[in-house]
Formats: sequence, C-alpha cells, structure tokens
Amino acid sequence: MRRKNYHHGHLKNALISAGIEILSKEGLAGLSIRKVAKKAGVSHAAPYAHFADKQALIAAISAEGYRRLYDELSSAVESHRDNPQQMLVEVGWAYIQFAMKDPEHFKTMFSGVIEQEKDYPEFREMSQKSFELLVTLVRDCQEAGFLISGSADMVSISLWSLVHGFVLLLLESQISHKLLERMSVRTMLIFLLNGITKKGIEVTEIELPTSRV
Amino acid sequence: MRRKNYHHGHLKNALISAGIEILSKEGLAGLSIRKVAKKAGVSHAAPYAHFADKQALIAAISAEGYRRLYDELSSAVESHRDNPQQMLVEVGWAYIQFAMKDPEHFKTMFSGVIEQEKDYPEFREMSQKSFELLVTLVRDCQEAGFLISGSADMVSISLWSLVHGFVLLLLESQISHKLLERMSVRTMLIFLLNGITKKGIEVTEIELPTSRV
DNA sequence: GCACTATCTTGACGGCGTCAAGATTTGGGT
DNA sequence: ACCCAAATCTTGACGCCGTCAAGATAGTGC
Repeated sequence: MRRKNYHHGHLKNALISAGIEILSKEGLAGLSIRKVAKKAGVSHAAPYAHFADKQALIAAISAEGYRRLYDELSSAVESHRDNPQQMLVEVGWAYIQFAMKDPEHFKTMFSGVIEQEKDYPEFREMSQKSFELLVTLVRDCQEAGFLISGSADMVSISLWSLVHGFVLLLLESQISHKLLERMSVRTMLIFLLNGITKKGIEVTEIELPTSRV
Repeated sequence: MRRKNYHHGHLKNALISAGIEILSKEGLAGLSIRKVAKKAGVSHAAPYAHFADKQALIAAISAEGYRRLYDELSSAVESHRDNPQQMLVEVGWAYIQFAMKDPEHFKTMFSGVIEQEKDYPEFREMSQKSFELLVTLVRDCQEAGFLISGSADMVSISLWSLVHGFVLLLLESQISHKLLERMSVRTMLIFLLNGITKKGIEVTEIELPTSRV
C-alpha cells in the first residue's frame, strides 16, 4: 500500500478513493485533481495517466458510488426474500440511508457527470443494473398483489422518482423543519410508499424520539 | 441600459441576468464571476460590491429561478381554477416544462447553493412560497375528493418528490431511451400522478409521434 | 539485454476566486 | 453650494486550479 519508488502500483484506485474522501468532506466544489493527487502521494499531473480529464475522474467516482449503492440495495433484497412488501420498504430505506451517509457522493452521482455526448460505459452499466434490480422487485410485488398494476418499467420509475426526489429534497433542506420534528424519515418513506401501494404498509416500528434521523 | 461612465446603475440585476445566460449555455462548471463581469461590461472584481462571494451570486441566480418557477406554477393554477384535477396535472406539467426549458438553471436551484449554515433569505422565501402554493392545491384536490387523504403537508411532499425526482432522472438521462420512444413525457407524468390519486386521471390527449418531448 | 510502452515528474500557461488599495460617483447634511 | 462619507467600480496581486508538453523512470515482451 505504500509508495516506494517511482511507480505507485494501484494509483487509479487510490485516486478514486482519495477523491471520494475529499468529495464527502469538502463537496464537489472542493474536489480538485491536484488535491486528489497530493492525497495519493503523487505529483499534480500524475492522474492524467489514468483519467483523460476531471470529468473522467468524477465519472469513475460516480461509478464506484453506483457499485456501492447496488451492493446496499442487493443485500436489502436478500434480507427479505420471503416478504416482497417489506422488501420494498427496506430497499427504499437502503436508498435513503445510502444517500444520507454520504450526501456529496450521492449528489455527485446524479448531477456531476453527464455532459454533452460523452459516454462512460461502467457508469451507465452500474446504473442500469440497479434499475433492473428495482424492476424485478416491482414484478415480485405486483405478483404478490399489493402494488399498483401497470407496466413494471413505469411503476419502477414511479417508485424511483418518488424516493429519489424525496431524498434530494431532504438533502437540500427543502423539507420543512417542523415536519421533520414530528415524523422520522422512515415514517415519511412509509407514507410515500403507501401512496402507490394498493394495501397500506403497516408501520411496524413505534417512532421514538431517539430514532429520529 | 448602456454603460456610460464609471457607474453601471443596475449592475446587480445585470450580473444575475448574465449569470443565468452563461449558466444555461455552459453549465454550472462554466459559470465564473469573471465571465459574468465581462458580460455585464465591468471589471473582474466589480461583482464583489454586490455579492459577498460566488456562492452568493449563485444563490441570487437560484432565487430568481424560484421567482420564475413560482410565476409559471401560479399561472397554471389560475388557468384551471374550476377543475382541481386538471389543475394538478397542469401544475406538474408546468414544473416539468420549467425544468426542461433551462435544465442547468433548474439543477443549480436544487444543488448549487446550500452549503454549511449560510442563509439566503430571499432564496428560502421564494422556495417556501412555491411549496405553499402546492399545499393549497392539494387541499383543493382533497376536498374535491380525488386525491388520497392524509396530512396535506405530507401529500404535498409526495407529489413534489414524485415530480421532482422524475424530472431530475429525466434530465440526467436516467430514464431509458426505449421508454421515451414509446411514451411522451406528459403521458408519463399522468401515469405518475395516477399512482397517488384515488380516481384515475383521464389521458385526454392522444399521443402523436410529433408531440413527444 | 534491449527496445517499447506505461507510468510518473517537472515546469509552464491561462483562467479562476478573492482581497487590498485606490479612483470615481452619488447623496445627505449643512 | 459645498463637503464628506458611503457606495461603487478599477487595477493589481496572490495562490489554486485544469491541462499540456517534455522528459525521467520503471516494467514487459522479445
């Protein structure tokens, strides 16, 4: 892991890791190639051996984010194979927790990359994988009969839009403070999901003041 | 309107206008104080007489965005005072059109400003006004009996999250191309809204290939 | 062991945000 | 009418930034 001589060895990954750290501490505006390079222990132009430009580094950081998000969503699915209804809640909850754990990384994934017609294949591939996971989940829920009917693609977009929009409004402090005092984020999620499920989802957990996020 | 002598006269507004133009053409990354100053015809440090730093300029640009968004939403409401159901659709549609007309400006409004504990009063005030417009609309729809029941605040957040998330995914090209070929954005909006209304919303307009957005 | 390629360093360029010092204008109080 | 304080704008400077070109160094295949 240490830098011995001229060559680093795993510089590309080191740069991505350093970038994620800086991003989460200082935000996208504070992320610079030179800082990333310094953190990885190389000179200021070394990153250009691995990334065409700053955009490409941000794309790689975003792709890594999608990889982590996919893992979180997957394990939420695995933990509730038997109960599609709870699975839906837990996947939504995992999405929200992922976003709140590292808001800057999450926001960058969805607003820092796509410009012009440049293509970042790994980026698009990982994002597609997550969406397919959601579509499968929706189909299960529809077969179980408690989710609204309609094209699974469109229902998936509904769910994704709903949770994605909600967490972004949350991160941008657009959800009123008063509301957040009365209700935990998880309860809000359940309210949101209840809106587009046929049968209501039970609020199984009593909301305690200490559990508020 | 012209620059005659030393003093500009309406520099603050000129800077905001210039900023919006640059933002919409070159994106947030391409927005610099120096470019804005040049476009307004003043020296590179002149903006500092009106804005504490770049953040403050971006906040002002965002606040102006909220002002315009509020106008759009208001006139959508005014046009359909008699029919709450259609009003809901048209307000959502106005939101989407606003975002698609100037994506960079819209995205900046929701992801460029809030950092640390800084407060930009006009920014928050305009955003709150728009939300209150939505809450009023929701109450009307609930009284008309076709929107799901529950706290008007929470239902408003549901609707806002849904449409906001959807349009952001759209702008970030996260909605699959195949889907967009089969369905217009307006039809998708109606599908989304159908999910959380009691009675379905009629798709009154036949979707023609040429009307696809 | 040699040539080729990938990787990394050094140095330079213009653009950036920001600040300090000074010039110019405006406006209120007398 | 005048003066002075405040507001507004210019000029010049600083360090940081993204990027590129030239060159140094290390690994790789023959």
